[in-house]
Amino acid sequence: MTNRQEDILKFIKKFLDQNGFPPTYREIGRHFSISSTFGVKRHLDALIKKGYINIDSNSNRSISLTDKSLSLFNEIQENNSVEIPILGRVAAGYPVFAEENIEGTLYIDSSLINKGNNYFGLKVRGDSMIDDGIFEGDTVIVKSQNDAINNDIIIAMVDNDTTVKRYKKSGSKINLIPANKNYNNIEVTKRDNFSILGKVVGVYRIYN
Amino acid sequence: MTNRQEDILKFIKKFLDQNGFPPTYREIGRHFSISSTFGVKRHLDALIKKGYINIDSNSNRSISLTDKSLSLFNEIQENNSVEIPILGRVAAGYPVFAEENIEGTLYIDSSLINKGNNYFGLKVRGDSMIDDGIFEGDTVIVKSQNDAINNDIIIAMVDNDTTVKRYKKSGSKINLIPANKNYNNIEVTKRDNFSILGKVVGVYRIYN
DNA sequence: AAATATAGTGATAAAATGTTCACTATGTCA
DNA sequence: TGACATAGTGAACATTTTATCACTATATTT
Repeated sequence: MTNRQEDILKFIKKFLDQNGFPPTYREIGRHFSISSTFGVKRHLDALIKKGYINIDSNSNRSISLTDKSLSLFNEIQENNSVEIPILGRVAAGYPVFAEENIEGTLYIDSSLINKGNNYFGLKVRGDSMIDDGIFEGDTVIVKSQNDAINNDIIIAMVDNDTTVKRYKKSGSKINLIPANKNYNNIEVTKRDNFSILGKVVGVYRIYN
Repeated sequence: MTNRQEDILKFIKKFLDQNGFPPTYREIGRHFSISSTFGVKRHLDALIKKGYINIDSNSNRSISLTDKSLSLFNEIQENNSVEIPILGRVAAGYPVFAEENIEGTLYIDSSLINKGNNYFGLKVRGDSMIDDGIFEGDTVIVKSQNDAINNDIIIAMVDNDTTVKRYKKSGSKINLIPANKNYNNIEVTKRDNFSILGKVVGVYRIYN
């Protein structure tokens, strides 16, 4: 994305926040002193091509921001807190942030997040991580990512169910290690129904 | 607001959620089988008059929802996060919220707090509560209060130092009970240098 | 030096959208 | 019953908006 394109994307975001509907080509052009709608159009075409916006063709005033573009802005609020979705049951093969998965929202301190990444909250089921101080009912704050390094606490999707474990890879063997002596390691080397949803970056517990 | 008007308002809301931009008169009409845009227009005029929507005149596709209308859908999110101070070393005999004690601030979800009470965060030192999942370095979120009931996790001030423990009173004996077998109960019955600063209502942990 | 991507003008065409008209119909309220 | 608000049709029209053209200009890359 070029600087110009980024500026235009930011303007669209701001316009949307302020008005509740997207700007027209002319409104964009006016703001940037681009007299021809064609000049604007080409920027928008570039933004579409790069996946930052969608435009409903044979319609007008129909620019919408994609997830990619929203994560770019990450919705940081002036007050240093950030809204993240709390996910419920996540099904395999489904986009994690699909609306059906979202059970609520949580405001967390923005010190917890790095701009440009997606975060979500997940309620912990089971007691397999109690020795690491992650209890049933706690909400873990997860940075969305598909890989991990040794010793990360991750959210893994195994057999169409999510689980919190510590990640350990040696050679081609991947182990998911619980923090509770009553549980066994899960070895996932030969399974293909395994994926990483994210890395736990925080824990949030509310008493009664 | 008539039923018809309410239906139309709901449709606009849904359309906005799904598309990121508002519908045109014709799109509304199509959905409700109103063939004339004038029929639609009069509903919208009524909704404007009653304060549920705004329409930017000499523009198009510019319906936006007002606060009144958003609150109807229960989507008002004024500020669902609250700023609380993080306290450092708290000295006995000093007001807890004295500026000297404040080390920083933390934004937490407002679901955690009851209006009308004071809350603060406190960084945990030591591992006396690990069996309850409160680890060194965690930040406990504390509701400021001077009393407690059995089994509450409290912040107690003993001998001019703060400590996190579980509260247990039987008869006139007050015990501060750690959640770690390597530590002993603290009995405070006959001490006068003991006070309760608050009750732990939440825990917040950030990994590295 | 030539090719390519980005950025823009000015004009015109085409499509989408909003505005207004006269007219009909139905239920509610006083 | 008469007044009034709500709800709708169908058409004509004006405005807003997007689409596309040929053409210019400036960097960057090959």
